[in-house]
Amino acid sequence: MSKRVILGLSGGVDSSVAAVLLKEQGYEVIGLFMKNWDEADENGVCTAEEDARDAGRVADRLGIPFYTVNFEKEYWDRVFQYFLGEYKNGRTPNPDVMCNQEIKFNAFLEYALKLDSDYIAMGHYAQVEERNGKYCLLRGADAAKDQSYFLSRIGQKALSRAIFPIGHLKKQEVREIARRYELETAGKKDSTGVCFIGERNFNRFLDQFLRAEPGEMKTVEGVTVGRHTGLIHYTLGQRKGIGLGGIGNGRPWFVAGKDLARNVLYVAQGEDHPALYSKELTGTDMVWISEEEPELPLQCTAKFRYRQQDIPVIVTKEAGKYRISYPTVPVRGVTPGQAAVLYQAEVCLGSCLIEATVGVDESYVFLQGR
RNA sequence: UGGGCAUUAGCCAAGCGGUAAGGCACAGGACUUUGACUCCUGCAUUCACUGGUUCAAAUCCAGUAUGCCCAG
Repeated sequence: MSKRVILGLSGGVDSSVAAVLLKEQGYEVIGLFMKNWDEADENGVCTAEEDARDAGRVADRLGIPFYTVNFEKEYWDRVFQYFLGEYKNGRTPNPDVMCNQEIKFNAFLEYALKLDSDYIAMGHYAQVEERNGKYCLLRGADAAKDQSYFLSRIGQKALSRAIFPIGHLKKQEVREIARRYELETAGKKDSTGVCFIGERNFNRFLDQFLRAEPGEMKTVEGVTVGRHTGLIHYTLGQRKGIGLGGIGNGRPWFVAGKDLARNVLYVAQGEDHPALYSKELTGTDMVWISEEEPELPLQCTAKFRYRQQDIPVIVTKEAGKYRISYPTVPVRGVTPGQAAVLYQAEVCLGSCLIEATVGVDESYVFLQGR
């Protein structure tokens, strides 16, 4: 009796090829399309419908059963509310990290288990490996597409059931397989934007849910240089949308901080401005994928944003809060709300959520008054 | 109402008689399952205005307008 796998079929190439590979490996594969957001984009296009159709076609071609499941309520309650709450607090959340933690590797997993599934599978570029009785999450083999960052907050229960069929492949190889099997998704462009919500004009999207309060824009030196359209529209390290040109030394401006209480946006000029760099951060809500805290202090590497290059860090813990320091490699634009994901070589150890940072130049501490 | 200086794209700015640098901003695209960053491309048939000199003017001359400075 072959093992049953419920695969998240999104209608993209990656999960399509995952289906192919699972079948080749002899699993009983069931395709499940998740519908978690019910709304057309600003052009009136509902990408979800098209994706569902593509997913269904792939399932047909491969001769696997195909169903749709609706997690709109779960997504709204557990991901979207968090997402809005973070913005309200002046932070920049990462909804897709939460989506994996709460939906794909929780709600979806529970659903699959109820259907007597042995495993769940996803088309992520990441790998699972059992080592000494623990399930480890490894980076995807294609460094350019590695998605372990987004999976850094799932635990042993989910990992013990998870299969990432394409995790050992390069994107190019995935596309080749899709072409060989003549899947309609073979040439489909990679999807971007918030998972399930899609590509949007971000500020307009946020404005539908949150009130943007315009206010003063000041340099970190304290000079008022303009107005901002609402603190929720900016993230630390951001360059586009500040609108300052021709003043100062002529170099570009970047968002350096937010003062929520005074509704002030702080900006700094020049990509090397010290106010933009931090050397340490504190984090909360740590999730260790092994579900066992390693011995601290821990030397490892970390990413503070998706696709950021790994940097060497030291992790310590004081009074329940984690401190991640990187004195040798100052990082620009480390932003509260984002996940600080820890790695030891290819193994993803887990992540915490960035709470605050310590700047390279301590005289800019006021930037923490967000 | 004497003198001096300035006026180049949204902003800053090069140019000093040979047919409009550059930067910032902005727009579009690439990259990207957050949001950024980054990268690529585009962006003054025209130099405050009107005349004149010249084969040729943003560049020289005259006048006008506006702004700044020094004297009154």
